[in-house]
Amino acid sequence: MSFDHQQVEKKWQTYWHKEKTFKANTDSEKEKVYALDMFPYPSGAGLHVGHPEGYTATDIFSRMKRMQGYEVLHPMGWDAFGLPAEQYAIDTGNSPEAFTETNIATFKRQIQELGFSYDWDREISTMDPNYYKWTQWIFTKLYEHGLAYMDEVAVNWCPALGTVLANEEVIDGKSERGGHPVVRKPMKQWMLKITAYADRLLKDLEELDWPESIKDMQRNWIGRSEGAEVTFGMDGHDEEFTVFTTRPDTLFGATYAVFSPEHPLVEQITTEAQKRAVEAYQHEVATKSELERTDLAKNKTGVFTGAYAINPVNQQKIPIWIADYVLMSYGSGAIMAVPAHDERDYEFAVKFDLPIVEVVAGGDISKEAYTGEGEHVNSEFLNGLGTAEAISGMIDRLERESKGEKKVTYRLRDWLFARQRYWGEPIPIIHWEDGNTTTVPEEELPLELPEMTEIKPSGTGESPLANNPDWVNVTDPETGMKGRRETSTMPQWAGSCWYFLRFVDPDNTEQLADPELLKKWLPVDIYIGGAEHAVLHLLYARFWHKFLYDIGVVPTKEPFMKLFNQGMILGEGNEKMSKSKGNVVNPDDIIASHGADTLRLYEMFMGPLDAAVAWSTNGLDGARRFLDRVWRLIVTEDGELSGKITEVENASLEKVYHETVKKVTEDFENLHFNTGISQLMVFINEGYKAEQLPKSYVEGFVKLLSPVAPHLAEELWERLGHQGTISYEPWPGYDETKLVEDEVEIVVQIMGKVRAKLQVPADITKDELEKEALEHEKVQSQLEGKTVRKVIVVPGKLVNIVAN
RNA sequence: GCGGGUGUGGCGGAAUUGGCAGACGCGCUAGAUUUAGGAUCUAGUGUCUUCGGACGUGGGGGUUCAAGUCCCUCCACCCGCACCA
Repeated sequence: MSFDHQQVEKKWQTYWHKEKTFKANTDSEKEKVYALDMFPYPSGAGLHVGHPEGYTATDIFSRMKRMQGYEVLHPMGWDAFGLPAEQYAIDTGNSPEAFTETNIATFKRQIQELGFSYDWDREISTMDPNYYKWTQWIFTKLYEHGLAYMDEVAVNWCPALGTVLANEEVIDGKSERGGHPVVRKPMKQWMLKITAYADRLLKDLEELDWPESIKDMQRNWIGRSEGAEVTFGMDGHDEEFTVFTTRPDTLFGATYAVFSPEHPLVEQITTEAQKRAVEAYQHEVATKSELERTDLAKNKTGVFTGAYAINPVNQQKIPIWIADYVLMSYGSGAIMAVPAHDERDYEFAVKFDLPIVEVVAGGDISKEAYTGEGEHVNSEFLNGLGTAEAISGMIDRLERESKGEKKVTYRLRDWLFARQRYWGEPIPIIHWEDGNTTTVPEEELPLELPEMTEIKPSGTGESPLANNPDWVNVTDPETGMKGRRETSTMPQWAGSCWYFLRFVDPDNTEQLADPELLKKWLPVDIYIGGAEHAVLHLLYARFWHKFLYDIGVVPTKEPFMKLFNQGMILGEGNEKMSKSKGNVVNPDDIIASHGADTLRLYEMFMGPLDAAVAWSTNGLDGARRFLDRVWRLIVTEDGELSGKITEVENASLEKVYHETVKKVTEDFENLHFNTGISQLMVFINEGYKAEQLPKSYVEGFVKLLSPVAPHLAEELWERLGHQGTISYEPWPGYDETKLVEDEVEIVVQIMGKVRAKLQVPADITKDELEKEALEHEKVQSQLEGKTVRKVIVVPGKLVNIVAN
């Protein structure tokens, strides 16, 4: 009787579902483990073979932890709001909600068919009003604490589509749909002040067990840089402006200043003669897309404003230019240009024939900018100093004269939180006719998304919600004042910023989650998902979490203690899977042909979890072959237990069994599933060679296999004479003393090359070992005519003889 | 350009503190079994070889009794950021 995966998998999935085998017990006295997957966006395409990779990893971890006696929280939910559903609604006139519901049903069926041990009683969906009530609640708290504000910022505006687009909808400066041009347009938008948390987001990375590469990406994204703010006066104006510089020591070399074209002072200071040129340049820059702006990176452009700034340290008049290489969004939107010691300024100065003054010796400024360290020259009181002393010397001077101060700037910008979209959480804000803005009172939350028969862009740049007067217009019942609801909705990131908190207490109607329960389950012990979320999702979620920590809602500073990014599964030709290439593998097909256990095993065996590995049908067959081999070793053709299985203890498999328990336990703990599985294979290979199989080893093996191939393991466990599930059977232990053998093999090297091997007692002394090695026949013949200079003995491993 | 990473058989990949390179799987070869098999079991499988051995972890150099592992240098590929003052 062979392993019938269709029947066995169905049987145990039904059992788990009926028995609620994986329900997490909140009142448990056991130590907790919280194993979390990045929940999916339920797209219309259904599950991809990439999804089960990370899910299997956390599932193996969760199943092992249950057997090791932990209380495990392992939930799953849906990141349900998203652009494709809205686009679908616009195209077909159907409801995005119904569309998403259907997709969720498909995802859920597919995920359940893979046999993951989720506690389905905790399933959540970000589009459920009972869920987004709390997303909105968090927003109102952010607003109350001054962390949500409105500001005029540049957005991707597509005139042809009459709507604002998210960055991911803009490809090469054109709209993803239709290929229409997209321009940057200033619009009033909701922003979240993530920059207020920049320092903490940076600093607290230290204590996280995350891949160093991800931490680095976050560090770069936050982009902290230390320097100084310097105040410049202006010739003929009372106005002052500030610049940020990391090199205040080079202030004597500042020969001009550059404003961003969007800088608010530009209009005021531009002289009559330069006015037309400046306005033309500003217009040109405004209509450029991000892509065009970066495309022109090689060729600097700019225009002189006609105005002059006063260098605060030597009272020199320097011209003020505008150029798009200075960004309004970083620092103060204005720079002091030191062409001798900054590559960008150098390039600009050469192009526009501006003076270049050396203030740090060591380079050749007639050829290129010198950004290295060196002795200061042409810098009055800084002359002769090195870079570090000159920086602090200049800052001291500026601070004494109130012309500047030490300053830290971040690359991180505030988070553009509004989308002019229908399919998202409504931002719970009312704009009143008297100009006031209030949040929707907490007792009126959730502010539900109205059902709309037709979802189409408003044409004004507002979301489709602006087309719904019943929803948009409100009147204060007490004062009769009229108001208008905010029509923007939240970005998809919002719901995923805190979903892991809701899993802890998914049905709570009074609060986001019970603080006692949060205290029990937080932080997340292991969080696995794709590296594409390395920065945004993880940074946003950390930001919200820290805010919630500050207002006393959550008990931990950080949400995710350990993070791991699974790699990508590529097509057989080593290319990304895509519909157009026709190399997409559908998990449904694999489950039907090979079974869920095979898919799980194969995906874990392909290679290290974080590597990008190509799909291989042969490899998949191999995974199935291994499970068949396991089955046949234990179950006979007639469906009986193999006669090789004996109650009697037997020393022949003892060592390999204990090795297997040790290696599998350690490897699974460290997410090294490929090597753990290879050890399971080694055990089975030995099992085939053995004449007798002690039943206790077989049972231990089935337990070790069960996190990877749970259906097969449950079935074998039952056939071994047990009742109920294997899921909470104690994880096997191993005995270190069984791992050491009485005799060990020693390698004898001559000049580092292996010439002979010896079998010796494990407790042999160094001297004896050396003696035996030198007496060995092969060694003797090799040493003929040579003098032994030195013998290195590594007990238990090798002897190396140096001779010439 | 900056930051991070990777490079090992025909292929995916293993290799504590430097200590037998190539575990395990795929593929391939042979034998057994079978009416037959693209099934199963067993064995073999880095390259070259005069069968002694020699060579071999992207290239070159170094440290060491000993290097895939440490150091220097070069090359290739991947990921992220990209005028961040």
